[in-house]
Amino acid sequence: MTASRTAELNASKPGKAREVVEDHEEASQIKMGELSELLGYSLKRAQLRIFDDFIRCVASLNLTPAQFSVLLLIDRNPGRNQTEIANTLGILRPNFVAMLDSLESRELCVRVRSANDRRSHILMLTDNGRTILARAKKLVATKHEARLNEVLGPANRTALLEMLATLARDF
Amino acid sequence: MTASRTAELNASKPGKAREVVEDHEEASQIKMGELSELLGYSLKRAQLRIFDDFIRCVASLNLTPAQFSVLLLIDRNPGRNQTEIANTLGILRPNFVAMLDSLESRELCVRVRSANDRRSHILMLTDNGRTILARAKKLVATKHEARLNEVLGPANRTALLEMLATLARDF
DNA sequence: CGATAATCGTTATTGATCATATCAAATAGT
DNA sequence: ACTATTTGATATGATCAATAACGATTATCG
Repeated sequence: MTASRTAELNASKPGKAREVVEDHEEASQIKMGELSELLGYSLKRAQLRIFDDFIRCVASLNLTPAQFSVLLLIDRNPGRNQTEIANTLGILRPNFVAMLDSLESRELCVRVRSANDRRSHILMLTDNGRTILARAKKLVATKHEARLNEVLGPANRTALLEMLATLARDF
Repeated sequence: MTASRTAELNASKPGKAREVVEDHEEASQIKMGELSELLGYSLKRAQLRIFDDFIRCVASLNLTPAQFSVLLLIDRNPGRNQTEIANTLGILRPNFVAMLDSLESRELCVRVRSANDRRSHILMLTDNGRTILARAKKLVATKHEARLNEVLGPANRTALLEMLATLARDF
């Protein structure tokens, strides 16, 4: 972005154009070598971009991807407790506590002591939580995933999803 | 894994089988809902798996994916300084310092004051660094990427790489 | 039954990763 | 010469991930 902003400034000085060596990628012309072939590298870079875009798309609701996934899972699985939700998301129980504290303080969900097992906390969305989740889903669908379909095309997006699922399953 | 161990134990009690509801995934039969359709979610899960496998494959050399990519880039781009290498990897300069300290203390690379610009440090691999990098590349190729070809198939692996590059580029 | 083990949510703590502000030294721009 | 900027570095904070341990509760089983 520093590069593109510099380019704009130079473009506004018609006097001596092209003295800046066709800029674009500034520090680059650095060879990536076999890094371009490393799947893990591309995977991480892509993931960071996607997450950034996700956050941008639901910025008005102040939801991180992790928070969104928690709300989704609670909504789809009423009656589950903390460990069950945390486990299926790969979140460790200790780290899940602060996360729920945050969501609960925003009145998006509540912990209810189970009658069967008074150790566990049943999780459920509040009305407000359901509203926010619905809005988030809409934003994700119309902005985030729509953008993905633009860039990849629907067929590729599906194929990509399938391959990633394969990786997460068979690895 | 807790689930499968439990299953074995139950199988060894022929008396009253099937009282444990066909176990398998214990906490599960939890519905993922539209989470399975969220590209970012699958992307992150896959990335974590791939990184774990990478670390496992080069465990004998004690190299993280990030360290490997740094060594690769230094090797492929002799004469570059810290900011140049850090920038192309998306690493912030302050965070790159400790990383290089570590690699330098292991005698894998060296910082050399540039003659042209005495502010900057030219980075280069040591002989030892080149040896380790060569070994790492071999391990990655024969173990890590080979495994990927097994799971995905060569065609899919290439297609996946291309899509990820597209995402990182056009997003 | 009662003793022991296991589970649930929680706290505390540590390490790794990531980001920002700031600095001295060196260089560039004017 | 005077000011900007750049480079590597330090300090610091935020976020995330991982482990150990605890009180309360429930399960196991002798």
